[in-house]
Amino acid sequence: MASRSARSRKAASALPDPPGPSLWSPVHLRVRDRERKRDAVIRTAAREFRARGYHNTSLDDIATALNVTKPTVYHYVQNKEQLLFECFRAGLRQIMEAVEQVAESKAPARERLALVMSRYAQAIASDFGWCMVQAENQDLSPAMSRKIKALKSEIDQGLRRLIQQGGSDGSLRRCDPKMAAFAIAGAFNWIAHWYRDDGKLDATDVADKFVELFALGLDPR
Amino acid sequence: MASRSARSRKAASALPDPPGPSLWSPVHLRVRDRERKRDAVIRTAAREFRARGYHNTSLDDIATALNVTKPTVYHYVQNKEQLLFECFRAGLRQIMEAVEQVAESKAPARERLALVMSRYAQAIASDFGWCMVQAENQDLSPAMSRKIKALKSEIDQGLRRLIQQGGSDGSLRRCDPKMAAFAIAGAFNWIAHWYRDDGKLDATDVADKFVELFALGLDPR
DNA sequence: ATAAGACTATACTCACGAGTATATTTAGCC
DNA sequence: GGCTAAATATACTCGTGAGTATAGTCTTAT
Repeated sequence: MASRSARSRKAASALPDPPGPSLWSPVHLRVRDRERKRDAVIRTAAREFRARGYHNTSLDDIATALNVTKPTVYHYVQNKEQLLFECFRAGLRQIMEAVEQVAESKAPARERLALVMSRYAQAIASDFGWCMVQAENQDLSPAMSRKIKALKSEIDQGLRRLIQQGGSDGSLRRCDPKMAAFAIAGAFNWIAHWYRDDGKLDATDVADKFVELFALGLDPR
Repeated sequence: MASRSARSRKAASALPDPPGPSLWSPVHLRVRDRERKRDAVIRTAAREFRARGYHNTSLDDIATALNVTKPTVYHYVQNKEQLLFECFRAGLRQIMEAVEQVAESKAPARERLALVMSRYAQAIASDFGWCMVQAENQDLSPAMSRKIKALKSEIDQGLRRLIQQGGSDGSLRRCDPKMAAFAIAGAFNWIAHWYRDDGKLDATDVADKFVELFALGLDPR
C-alpha cells in the first residue's frame, strides 16, 4: 500500500496533475484490476465452453473454476449470452487486426493472404477459438446475432477481397472469391474441432501446412 | 383395406409361405408404416435442430412440428440424445457409402477422392448436415460420443487413405495426408453453416467448385 | 365380438440452471 | 474513525424442458 502511494506521488510530480485522479492512483489500479479480473472471467468461460459446450456449462461451473460464486461472475458480465459474445469478440479481434493491418500493406495479395491465414489459425487454436466458431445464431438473442454476423461478414469480405486482388495482381490464380473464401474459412474454423495444444503441433505449423495446401493444391505439378 | 389383403394373398400364392406372417401382410405394412413414421420423426428433428440448435429445440417443439405430442415422439426414440444420434447417423451413412464404394474401385485416387467429396457435400447440405457437424461430444453421453467419434474417424481414415494412395499412384501431389484430410473435412463440414437450399446454388455445384479449388490450389499455374 | 397390442394424448414430476434480493466484507477517502 | 462504494457471498425464485404414469383409442387376429 505504501509503495503504491509513493508511485502515485512520483508520477504526479513529473507531470501537471490530470483533471481526474492521477494515473497510478489506487483507484486507477483498481480499475485495472477490475479489467484483469473481467478478462479472467471471460477467458475461463471460454475454456469451459470449449470443454463442455455452451449449454452444458452453467455459470456455477464457471464461477467454481474461478474459485468464486455466481453473483461475482454477474458482477463482471450482464448475462451468459454476453459472456459468450465477449469470448467471441476476444478471438475475433485478433483476426480483424490481421485483416486491417494487411489492408494497408502493398505486398502481393498472396503474401497478405498467407499472413491473415496464419493469424486466423492462431486465433482459432486459442482458448477463444471454439467460441468464435460455435457462437452460432441459435444461442444468442437476435441483436447479438446480428452483431456477430456483421463481424464475421467483415472477415469474409476481407478474405474475398484478398482473393480478388490476387487475381488482379497475378499473385493468385483467378477463381470464385466467394467459394474460395468459404473453403478457406471452413478449413481454418474446423481447427477448433480437432486442435489440442499438446505440444506436438502448434498453431503456426498448422497454418503453414494449410497455406501450402491451399497454394499448391492437390494435383501433381 | 380390401386391396391390401388382395395383394397379400397374391404375393403369398406366388411363393411358398414364409415361416412367419407373409410379406405384405397388414402387419408387415404396419412395420413399414412405423419405419416411415420414425424416419419422419428423425427428419423433422434434424430440421428443427438445424433451425434452432439442439439445446434450443425441445421435444415439444419437434412433436408440434409433427402435429403430435411428446409421448408419441418417445414412442419412436428412446430419448433426445438418441434422436440427435439418429440424425447424425442418417447423414453419415451417405458419406460412408461413398467411401466404401470407392474403396473397391480401381480408378486413380484423384477421381475417387473427387467422388467422395461430391457425396460429402450433398450429405452436409442435406437436412442432416447440421447434425453431423454439430453432434459434438458435449451433447452426448460418453457412450454415444465414442460411437460418433469412431464413425467420424472412419471417414477421416478413408480420406487420408485416398490422399496417400494419390501420392503413390501419381494422381495427386504428395503431401501430409492428415493435414490435407483435416482441411478438406473442414471446408466441407463448414458448408452446413452457410448453405441454404434456395435454388441459386445446389450442393453438387459447391462440390465441383471445391474439388477444383483443392485440385488446382490458389497459386497461378 | 372381443382380446391383445400398437399408438397417441392428458397431465403430471422433477431437476437443473439462469438470474436476483439481500447481506457482508473489504478498501479507499475525508 | 466513520462514510461510501466496490466486491463477494448466501440463499433464494422461477421458468423450462426432459422424461413418465396413466388412460384412452384404434387395428388386427381369432
